[in-house]
Amino acid sequence: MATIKDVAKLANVSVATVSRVLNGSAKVSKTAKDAVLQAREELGFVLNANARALAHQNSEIIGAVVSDVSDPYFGTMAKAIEKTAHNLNAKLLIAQGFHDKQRERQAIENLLSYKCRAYIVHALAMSDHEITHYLNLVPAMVLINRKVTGYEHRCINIDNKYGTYLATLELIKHGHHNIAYVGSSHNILDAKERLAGFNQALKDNNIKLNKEFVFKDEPSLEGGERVALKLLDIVNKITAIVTYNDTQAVSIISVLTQHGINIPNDISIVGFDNLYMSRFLNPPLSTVINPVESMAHEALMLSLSISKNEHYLPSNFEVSFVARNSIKTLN
Amino acid sequence: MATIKDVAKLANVSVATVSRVLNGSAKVSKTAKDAVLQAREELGFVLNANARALAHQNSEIIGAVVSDVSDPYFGTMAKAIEKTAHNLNAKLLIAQGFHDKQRERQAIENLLSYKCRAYIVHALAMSDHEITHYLNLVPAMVLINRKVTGYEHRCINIDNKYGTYLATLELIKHGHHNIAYVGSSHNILDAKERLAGFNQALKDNNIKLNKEFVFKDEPSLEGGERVALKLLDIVNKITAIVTYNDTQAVSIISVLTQHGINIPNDISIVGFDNLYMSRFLNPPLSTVINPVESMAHEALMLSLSISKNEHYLPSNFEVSFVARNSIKTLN
DNA sequence: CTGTTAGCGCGTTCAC
DNA sequence: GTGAACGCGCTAACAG
Repeated sequence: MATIKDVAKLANVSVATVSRVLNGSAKVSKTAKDAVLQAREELGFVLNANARALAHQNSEIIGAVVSDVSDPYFGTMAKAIEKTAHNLNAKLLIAQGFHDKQRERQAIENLLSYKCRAYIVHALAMSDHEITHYLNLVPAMVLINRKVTGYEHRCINIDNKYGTYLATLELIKHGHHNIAYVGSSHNILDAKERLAGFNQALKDNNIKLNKEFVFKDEPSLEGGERVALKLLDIVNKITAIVTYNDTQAVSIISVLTQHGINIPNDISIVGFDNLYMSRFLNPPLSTVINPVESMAHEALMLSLSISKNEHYLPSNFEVSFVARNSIKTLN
Repeated sequence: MATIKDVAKLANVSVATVSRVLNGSAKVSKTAKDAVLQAREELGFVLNANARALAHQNSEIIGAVVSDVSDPYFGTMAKAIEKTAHNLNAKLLIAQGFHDKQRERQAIENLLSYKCRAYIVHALAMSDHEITHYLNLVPAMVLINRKVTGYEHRCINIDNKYGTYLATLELIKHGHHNIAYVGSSHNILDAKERLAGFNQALKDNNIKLNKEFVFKDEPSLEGGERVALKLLDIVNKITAIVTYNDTQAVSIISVLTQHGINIPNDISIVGFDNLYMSRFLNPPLSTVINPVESMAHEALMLSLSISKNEHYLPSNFEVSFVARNSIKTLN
């Protein structure tokens, strides 16, 4: 690989001049400029970002840890982060935590080694204790979908409880009383909050919670599949299902349908997240809109502002409900 | 941020010793080692990857350009690349091309500035001329889903034609003769090959191609949605649809179903890619299995081997057909 | 086993 | 307007 020296030599100028024209950091004579540009072209030269970061003492990398990029939710998040990063001329370094303590730690350490300009971290498996350690170490680190006491201003969250509350309420409004809840088996805040929203909605409407109707499994297609198989046993006792997320809903719909149960005629269902494809499901899924993109954007802006010692106040993330076609009105 | 000097000072050793223990690159006395580890802990120190790369003259970054990480196909690809990278102790730097000439170029240049260890590039909008330029410049660059004459050994592809051939054949075997084809509007090799596979299957079975039955639009949910609306006009003349990819199939199924058309009873449909969720669609989608994961893996291995001047022969990527429930047998 | 030192590629003074 | 030289944080000889 060619270096700045090679360019300088070929252009018959000093490295300083090359640096100046390539960065536009100072006036350079047209002759010199043209020579440099010509040489650069000839060598296919690109400035070494590592060396630049070292000399310049600032990185253009945005580090993000997500659970799994192939998960539509995180894919969308990653895309949103990259979008904002791109506008800031920054690049996206991705690490995956796979909801595993070790992997999450490793992911964070990897990013740290790149001395990123900002850190957006979605890590739910780690202990509060450990994450606090990193939070203290790295001012530019912002958490997404997690709340750590004492660091609330560096945590970006939505109102999960309210989201599921809305979804459950919608079902109740449509006349449903025997509602099953499919939660996440991950022992994380989101899971508790969403379940709480479900319970609250029942309570506010004087519906007794039937513990037999509450399930939990991975918030994945497979998780939904497993739960659906269990759901089959109580399918005659319920008229609706509230799920932890759209992904679970997808496979639950699939399995139930395969077993001759019609959605929404036999069983209504609501999701959470409003994934990109949810409106194209069969039936189109009624769900809670999770503003991932704006969360990702705000998380990055927050992180950046912290580095600059600014006080950035992330906007509020409103969750809302979108009615589509997976709920039947009971008389 | 603490540097290696700070650690050295705190541990009362030289920077060389710190480097040695942190890299395990040479024997160090237990006393020194413990002191270093202790100091590192205290400072929360992490080696600067940029500086390491500079000194070491080799990066641990794998650069990948994909169209859009939020697209399930590319999400899966990214995950697969990261998996292999992780096993090699490397990190994944992602750039998105969004199927745009400019963005693709920019994506590649960005990655180049990081002097990555390997480059996996999915860029279909760029001209052959331009991509060749980069191919010449960067030996470690490998193309995915693209074939450039003279660089075949650096291109990782599947047999697209055969894939769609298989899918179409399956339909024909089930008695379908009036089959629509929904292609990609991108002017790329994949699109041509898949269409060719469709045509070939018809030809081999003495079915005349009805040009009225051939459509093209973006290989996205929206693209499928638009085409589906047009499909409505000829829905009485056809019994089956071959799509460019599963994503299109998803929205086509959705729109047709919303219009009272039953899949597969009224219209059969086959996809391409076998996305993670395709088996959970309603109905479960019969489709062509696209071995993205192994392609991604092999692409990375190939790139790495080229850098080492080795001759790596990527394994063959077999496409195959998976029958699920979106095809009806005609009598 | 350990410390000193010379680069790695680049940005940036500071003289000229 | 330009070049020489130092330093960014780290690794890898080279001495000791």
